[in-house]
Amino acid sequence: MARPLKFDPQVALENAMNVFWRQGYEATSLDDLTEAMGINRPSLYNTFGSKHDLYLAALKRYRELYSHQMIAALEAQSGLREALSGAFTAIIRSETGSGCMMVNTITETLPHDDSVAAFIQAADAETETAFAIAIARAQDRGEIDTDKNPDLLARYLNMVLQGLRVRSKSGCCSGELEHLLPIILSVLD
Amino acid sequence: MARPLKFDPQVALENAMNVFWRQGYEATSLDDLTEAMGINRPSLYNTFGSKHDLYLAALKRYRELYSHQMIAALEAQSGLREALSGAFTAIIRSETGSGCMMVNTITETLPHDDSVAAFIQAADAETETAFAIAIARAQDRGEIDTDKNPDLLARYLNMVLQGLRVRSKSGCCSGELEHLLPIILSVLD
DNA sequence: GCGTATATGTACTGATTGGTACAAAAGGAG
DNA sequence: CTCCTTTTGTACCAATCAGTACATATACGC
Repeated sequence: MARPLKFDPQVALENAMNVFWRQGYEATSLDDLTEAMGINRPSLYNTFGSKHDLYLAALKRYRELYSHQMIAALEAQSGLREALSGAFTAIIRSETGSGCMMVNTITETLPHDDSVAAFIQAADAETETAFAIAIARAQDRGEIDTDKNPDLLARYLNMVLQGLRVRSKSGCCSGELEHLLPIILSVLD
Repeated sequence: MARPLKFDPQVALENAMNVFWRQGYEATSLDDLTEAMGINRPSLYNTFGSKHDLYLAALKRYRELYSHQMIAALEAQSGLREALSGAFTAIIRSETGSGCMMVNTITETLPHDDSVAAFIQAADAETETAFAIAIARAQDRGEIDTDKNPDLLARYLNMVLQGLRVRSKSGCCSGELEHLLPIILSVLD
């Protein structure tokens, strides 16, 4: 019963996500959002609640679309080094110029927004756990020395990932960053 | 001739810097700035030009105060590993919670502000050159294998530094990051 | 002490911000 | 066809934004 939505909320959300990704939270106005989403203001508030709620939803969608790709890549049954090298290369190439929305959020919004901070920290923990599990399994397969601490290496890889993301936004061309991969991964030897 | 300034521009600039550092560019209003600087609006515009000019000046002051510390630490005549370890530890501890203003700027302002982008890229190049020189000298002293490429290692260290800065803002306590230093620096072996 | 050049304080500008009231439109259920 | 629920479009709200006009206060050169 009642009138149905004229637009696809998923599509609208992803359009909003792209604007937030490019411009950040504060620099994005409701006019920017409604124009990109192709809907008007009351529809936005009806479906998404508020600018803040919409941002949080966009951030979650971003993680679904992009971060989970890398976690999936880590679940390959062999060749951790190759999996890491491939996943990192993909991230470097895809984020050159635009950067990473999660990193943008950490610097802009996390310090004064508890719900955003909680989401980011949960996501970081999830990524780090995925790294640690992949490393432990690589140790079982004999790819990596068993005297290395998987949790510590996982924290290292996650930190490096953030560093690559920042550098990919601040001018380093993707080739320059890809040349770093052998050095980055040499800590696994 | 004429009436002198009632305030110290250097002090006022550093107060503005701290607000921008904490809140970012867009989230900082002129009321925030004038209150923190202890001056009123026309004085701000008289001395600093505009909000944008003030931000750029604050960013340059930030680099003078903080980034140059690390470059100076690299000029020690011996013990590159110790110098790096000390400098990285100091950065981790001092930035836990607040983060790094340069990294904040990269994610928020750099993509749509040419003057900011130019400054950041020049600063990054300067830092990387300082790393490369320090590494080359350590090679001369026999501390590091001469078959390693100083420019590549310098780029790696700069990237790691950005990663540490992001992680220090997104929840990792300083102890957890300090434990990464042996791994990070093992690429020099 | 007087004139002059600059800084300060108050009070304002038009534009834009996030958010909403209200009436018209739309479509499914009976 | 009619009712009823929900969406849509327009037009608005108070609050805040960056920036400034103008009159007053202040100190130096003479």
